[in-house]
Amino acid sequence: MFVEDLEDTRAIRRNATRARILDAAWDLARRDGLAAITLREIARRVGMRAPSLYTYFPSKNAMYDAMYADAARELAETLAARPQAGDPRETLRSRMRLFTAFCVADPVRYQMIFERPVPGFAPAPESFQLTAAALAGTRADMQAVGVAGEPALDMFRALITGLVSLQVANDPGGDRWTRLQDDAVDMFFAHYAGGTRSAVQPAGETQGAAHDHQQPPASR
Amino acid sequence: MFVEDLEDTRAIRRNATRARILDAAWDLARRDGLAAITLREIARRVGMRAPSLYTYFPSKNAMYDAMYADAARELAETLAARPQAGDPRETLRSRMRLFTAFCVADPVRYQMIFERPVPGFAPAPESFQLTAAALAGTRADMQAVGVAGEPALDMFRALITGLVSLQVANDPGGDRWTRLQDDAVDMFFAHYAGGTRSAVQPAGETQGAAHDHQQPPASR
DNA sequence: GTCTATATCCAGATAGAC
DNA sequence: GTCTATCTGGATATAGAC
Repeated sequence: MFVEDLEDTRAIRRNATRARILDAAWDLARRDGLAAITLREIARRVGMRAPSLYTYFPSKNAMYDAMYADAARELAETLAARPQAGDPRETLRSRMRLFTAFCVADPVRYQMIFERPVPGFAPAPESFQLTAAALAGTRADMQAVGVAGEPALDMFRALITGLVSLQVANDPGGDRWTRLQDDAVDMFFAHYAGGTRSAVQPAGETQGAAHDHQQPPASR
Repeated sequence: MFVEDLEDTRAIRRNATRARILDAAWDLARRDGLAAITLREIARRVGMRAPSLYTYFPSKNAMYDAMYADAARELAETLAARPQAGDPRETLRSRMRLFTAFCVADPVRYQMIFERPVPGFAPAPESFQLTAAALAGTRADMQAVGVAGEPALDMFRALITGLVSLQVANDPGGDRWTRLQDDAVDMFFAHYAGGTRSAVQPAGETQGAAHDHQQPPASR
């Protein structure tokens, strides 16, 4: 028992230190970009020397993996908090708002999940699963609204991606694009759900996930 | 006269070598990513040693600048070739098709113009002007269609950006998103031009370029 | 667990011979 | 203009003392 307690304590301390290291890495990444962080600077910020980091992470890529997992977990938690509105359309809207807010709140975190900001680094498949789950949620919301078909989902993703992407790139900290999101959904509904709240088949294609060949790295 | 001829010849040869170096740099960037190219490898590909490159470019960043100028010039030329269709809507459509085709044809070139793929590098303002001109063309087309207001233009940009961005990231070489572009324009017109071809004021805002604070680096 | 010292490697850039 | 040789600095990672 005592031995186990000691081991638990040790594990807790160890995880706390890991978290401190990751926090420092995120800070540095927000300042210099994800690809530019160095072990020396991270170590300096937590009061260590670079080699000591290898006690907590076997490699720099392992640290990137942990950062990716951080980001993916936060995304999943954010979208899980979505309020289940009575109206399916409002549910979809609230999911979208949570998503855009999540993205613009931390552009570097956004890059980590949806771009490939570190040459030579690709997230582990396990971490990647978390991100795919978010897309599944959107698909479910979409079906609840009565919009079916992969093309419609792809179009919706493109709309949101474009808004976020331009927002982050051209007006960081502002809302020039994010404030268009409600209008974007109206536009989308008008085209893909016939404007009313009835369930209407979309323009182009059959239902179901025909060929969602989303790529493990760099997807959205 | 003879002296001038000699100088011309020399300048021509020099520019030809510069072009060879840039070609090698692009090839390498397409293989390894823009941030990962090295002077040594570029030199090797043109049959030189790394220091010799400094005869043609004063620094690595100067080479990136030349690459950016390449890409921006190609974009400008591509959009200049736009056929002036009789119908303004078709004109806008053809501009959009040229643009998306340009982007997916060379994702690395696309990154160079619209993202910030090299930490610490920002294009010179002169080169950046070329890119801004493309946006001005879209704005003109849009007014010709009868859609006014910056929000409408921002929405249109978001649509195109999203389609291209997802296409490049998730289905490179395919057309899963680019094939949605005509449908995207239909959806856009229906919402912002009243569905008909009449000139209608948009939903949100007043006309004119109120605050197009596009940032020199990393804009679209 | 953390340190110093170091191995190994590679980068961009410069000096100066030819 | 091109080369060799080198400078300067940075990186990730390992060995071994404490």
